[in-house]
Amino acid sequence: MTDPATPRAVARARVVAATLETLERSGFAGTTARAIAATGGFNQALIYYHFESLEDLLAAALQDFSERRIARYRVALAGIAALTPLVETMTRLYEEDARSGQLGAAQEIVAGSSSSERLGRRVVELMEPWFAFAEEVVAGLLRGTPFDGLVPTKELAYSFVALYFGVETLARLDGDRGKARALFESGARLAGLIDALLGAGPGQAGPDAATDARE
Amino acid sequence: MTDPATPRAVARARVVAATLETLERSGFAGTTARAIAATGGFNQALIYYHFESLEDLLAAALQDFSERRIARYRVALAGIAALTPLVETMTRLYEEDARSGQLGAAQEIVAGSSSSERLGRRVVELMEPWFAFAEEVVAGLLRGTPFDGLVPTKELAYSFVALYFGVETLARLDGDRGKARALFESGARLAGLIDALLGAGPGQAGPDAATDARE
Amino acid sequence: MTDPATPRAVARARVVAATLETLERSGFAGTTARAIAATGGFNQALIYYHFESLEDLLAAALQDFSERRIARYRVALAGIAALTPLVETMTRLYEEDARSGQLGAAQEIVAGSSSSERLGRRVVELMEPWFAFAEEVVAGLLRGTPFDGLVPTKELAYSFVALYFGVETLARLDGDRGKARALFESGARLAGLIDALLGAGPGQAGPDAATDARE
Amino acid sequence: MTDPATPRAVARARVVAATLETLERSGFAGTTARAIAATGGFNQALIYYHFESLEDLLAAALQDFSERRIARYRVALAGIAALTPLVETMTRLYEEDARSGQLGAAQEIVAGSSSSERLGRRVVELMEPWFAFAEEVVAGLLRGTPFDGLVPTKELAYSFVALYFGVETLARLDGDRGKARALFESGARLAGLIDALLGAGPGQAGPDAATDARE
DNA sequence: TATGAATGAGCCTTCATTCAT
DNA sequence: TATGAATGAAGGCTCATTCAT
Repeated sequence: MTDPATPRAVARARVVAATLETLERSGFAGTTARAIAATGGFNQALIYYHFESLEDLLAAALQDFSERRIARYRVALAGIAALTPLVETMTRLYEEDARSGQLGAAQEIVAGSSSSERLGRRVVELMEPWFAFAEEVVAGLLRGTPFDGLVPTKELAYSFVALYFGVETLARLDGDRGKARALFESGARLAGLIDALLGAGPGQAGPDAATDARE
Repeated sequence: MTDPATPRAVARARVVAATLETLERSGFAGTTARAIAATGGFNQALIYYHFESLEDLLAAALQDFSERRIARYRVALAGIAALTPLVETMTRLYEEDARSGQLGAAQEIVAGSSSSERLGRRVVELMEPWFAFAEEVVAGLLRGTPFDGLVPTKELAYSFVALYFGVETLARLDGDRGKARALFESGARLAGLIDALLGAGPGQAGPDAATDARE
Repeated sequence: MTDPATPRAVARARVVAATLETLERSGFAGTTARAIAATGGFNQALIYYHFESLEDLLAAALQDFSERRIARYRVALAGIAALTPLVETMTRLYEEDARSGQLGAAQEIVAGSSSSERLGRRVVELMEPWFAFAEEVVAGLLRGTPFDGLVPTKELAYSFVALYFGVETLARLDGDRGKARALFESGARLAGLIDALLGAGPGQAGPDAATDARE
Repeated sequence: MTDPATPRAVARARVVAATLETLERSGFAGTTARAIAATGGFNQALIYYHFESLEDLLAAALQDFSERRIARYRVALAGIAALTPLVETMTRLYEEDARSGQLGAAQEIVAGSSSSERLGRRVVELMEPWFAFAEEVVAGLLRGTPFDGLVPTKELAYSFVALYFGVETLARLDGDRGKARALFESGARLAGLIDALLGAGPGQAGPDAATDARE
């Protein structure tokens, strides 16, 4: 959020990147100061030059991921008004996240954060924006349909986030995204069905022309 | 699995129980040999007398939980043919699990299992029966409805398990089951709606007279 | 204080001995867990098996030294009623302490204890008995002399302890006990003078037949 | 020693002052490069710009204190020929030193100097002038009294320095100068007694009009 | 069946110090 | 003159595990 060009910010970013990579490769428990330093090719002590503690760094890494991705999600899903393009776009976003390995990293932090009360609280805070965002999306989708008012927006949003997290956890566990992908495909079919049922010509198919630069 | 009355089995069970309790209270990272021994009031070395390693014990604990609970779920959900009673019963089962703290323990193992490939694989195996069971339930529910064949049973089942896991993780994280409960309530309302839509008089309300003893 | 024959006590004593030796050889700052373990030929972790923390061990070591030596001092000085034998005996005791190196160890702990508030407080407590003992000795010496009541017992006792400590510190610093010994010799001369002045035939020369076993 | 007005000297002095302050506040072990820099509001690296090493800086700090104070002591005690005014003046000097916190700082260096042979040697050198000065004072006091020649000047001087150091250590340890002050008071009473005994009208009360600026 | 004692490996963190600017 | 960035070494402590009893 501060000027990302300052040498300090660059160095911090290097540490954060090494952290995310290590999380993805070695899991929460394997993300030790030594491991991060080895991944990033710098000295352990550098971590403590830029961050107060490992916990602090993990929180910063999650925040970094979260802010970057939520911005991307927001742009990609902007203006989508029907299920079909929503699922399509979500599929693409998921693939991006999965391939980059950073969703896995984030999942590890969330799953491991129960190891420390402080980190746990921080993670809860960092997930808040995702719930809010999911709620916006769900609300936008329901607006104008017969379901509006019938379906509990908040809970639906909560479910989607929980599901997204759960799916990623299971996918990482058996080291195979096949089931997750099958889920998205089924979602797409179901979306088609429902969109057809609603007779709703899908709102403009959604932009997403602008792909996020590097990453 | 072996005769549970043998002194050896009793002792093992004591260790497993201490493990689950420690997991719930202190999380995966806090479940060290020392901590388990302290919880159970026995010596650390006892763990290694009964189990090959900590990992082994954790797997055994998950298996213990899993077998006990899946049996209970199977009985409780037997013969349920409509959404409404299904959600009702699931709500009750979830409350049981949540209150006993053992769902939390199981969640910790699953979430933490990425720390070791071996444990991870074991956990994947132990989750298999849950996927299968969820599939049975979903299939039973769809049978005879217009959706039969339309809805992808396997993926739906997978989703439910993932969701269940995700919800528990988030609930543990912010130390509050409020949102999880709201979810079940919304589920109940939605179930009513769908059941009504299907004109299906709810299949027999489901038994569940036989409650499992203690726990 | 507990039965010193129990294996636990024996092991603890081994750690304490290694600590005193390390203190004497390497000073407070050099008395790290690793260094103690190296001195004693055991594993670092053993320290933490027997003591809560390094600080704890240091306090225990000082206590060990203190209790042992104060008992010895008490026996050796019992019944001494004149300055000359007092100084003589103190000279012998000092030599014992100095040669064993344990006075140096104790001095290091006291001098270093300001590094931690907790340890500092503990050290203050452990020095209390020495002040009390010194007071007894001084009071015993003054009893019946014209100085009784004139000389402030407490302050004199405090001075002697402070002086003893100060002398040891300086002696260790320049790695030479010459000046300390000269001091004791001068003290002996002075004592002779004063005893003569007081016309007091020296109280029985003081026992000290009973030497404490090993050490 | 060099012209104290040169910018370089000013900067050095700043570092030295921060060091003394840190020593007093945080003790020897707490006087790290980081801590000194924080106290002084400058960068850690600055220390190494002005001094070869931390040890060097500590030695310089002790030397700074020592030179400043010994000059002050010399002036204040000049011409004092009786015990009473000596003790009075010493009391005042002690209070100055204690209040400024710098005696505490010096004590910390001396006590901690055993951590390094090099520093230890340097400290021994820096204490030499104090022994010499104490000897002068003692000699001056004995001159012309019946004790002259009887009392071992050197050892008495050594004792006083050791006592001064020991008292300060103990005072810092229990965070209370009460006992130290009581000691000075008792010293004053004793001095009165002895001076009376010697029938010596106290040599001119001693000057000490010129107080050293702030400090 | 169970335990007290012990250990090798590793963790997080801090320290004194350097170096390019 | 001064500093921000970085590092090798080391420190206290904990962990999973073993072994003799």
